[in-house]
Amino acid sequence: MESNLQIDSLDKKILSMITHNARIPFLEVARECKVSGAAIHQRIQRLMNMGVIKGSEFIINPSKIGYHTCAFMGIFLKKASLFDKVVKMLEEIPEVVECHYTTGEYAMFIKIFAKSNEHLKRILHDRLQNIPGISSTETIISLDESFKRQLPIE
Amino acid sequence: MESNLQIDSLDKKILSMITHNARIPFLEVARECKVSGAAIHQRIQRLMNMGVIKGSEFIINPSKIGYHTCAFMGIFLKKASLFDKVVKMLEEIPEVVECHYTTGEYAMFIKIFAKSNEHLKRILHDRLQNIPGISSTETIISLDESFKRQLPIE
DNA sequence: CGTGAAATTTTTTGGAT
DNA sequence: ATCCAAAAAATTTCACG
Repeated sequence: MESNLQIDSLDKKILSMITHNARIPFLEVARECKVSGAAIHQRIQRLMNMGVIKGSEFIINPSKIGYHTCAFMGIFLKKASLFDKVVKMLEEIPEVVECHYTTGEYAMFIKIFAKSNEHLKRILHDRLQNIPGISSTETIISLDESFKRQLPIE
Repeated sequence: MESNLQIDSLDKKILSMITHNARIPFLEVARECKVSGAAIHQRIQRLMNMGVIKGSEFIINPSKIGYHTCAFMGIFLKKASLFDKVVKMLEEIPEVVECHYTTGEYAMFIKIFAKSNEHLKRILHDRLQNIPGISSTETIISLDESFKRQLPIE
């Protein structure tokens, strides 16, 4: 998971282009990088095989599809060893979009979308607090996502 | 930002396909949905114009490009009115990938990647704590991202 | 690894229902 | 809004340097 060395500056240029627009034609990337389309094709294949690229996605505006509430939630566990089981339960809640094992304030930390504050309350009360192993939670509601972007390539 | 009504079930099917693979040929989406490629093309164009789709991206494995530390940070502000200025300063730090205006424990909440814990410490000490307006921060380090996924379409 | 070329497939546009 | 069809462009593969 740590190797970084087999990525050269052409790879970085490719990555920085395709991370900002997954639909950009590889031929356009090729022209910009002054190599053939086949070279780009081949390198992207290699980056996928190496696990550098995990996939691609269209980015949706959550509120446009009815998700008006975004929250982060810190979770306290009864026992740290319950982590794996709790992850499995959280995975069954589709509104939970991100789940981390953390150190600091909380044992776990999740990001969650809900249709409304009322819906969030229901998810919290009906689903999260019924998961055995969770002792308590703290909710941080996002009133506004100021920005969200890709991590810098190099 | 709130309208949801002009999205029908075909749009949802399209969205759920392209959010999981941004490079899927629209013709393949068309075949799966049993409509013409032109219809998919046109609907995706419409979804972009409506702002439902904000863009697309390749997903990178952070550790494969040298980012071994992921953290969340809660920020306390000296005055809530300083929010806009602080956002501008945070935007200048490329390692900060997400920034929220929050209610709950903190006034602001960010997600941040760093090459190492040492690098995170440097960002925190040299950059974040020099931003006027920030009174203090609390760091939550992610030891493991258990999962990360798209929000459910419908 | 890179290239160029060939075959296949997709994207994109315009006119018709 | 959808379709069909045609033109343009991109993807994919492969033999070769």
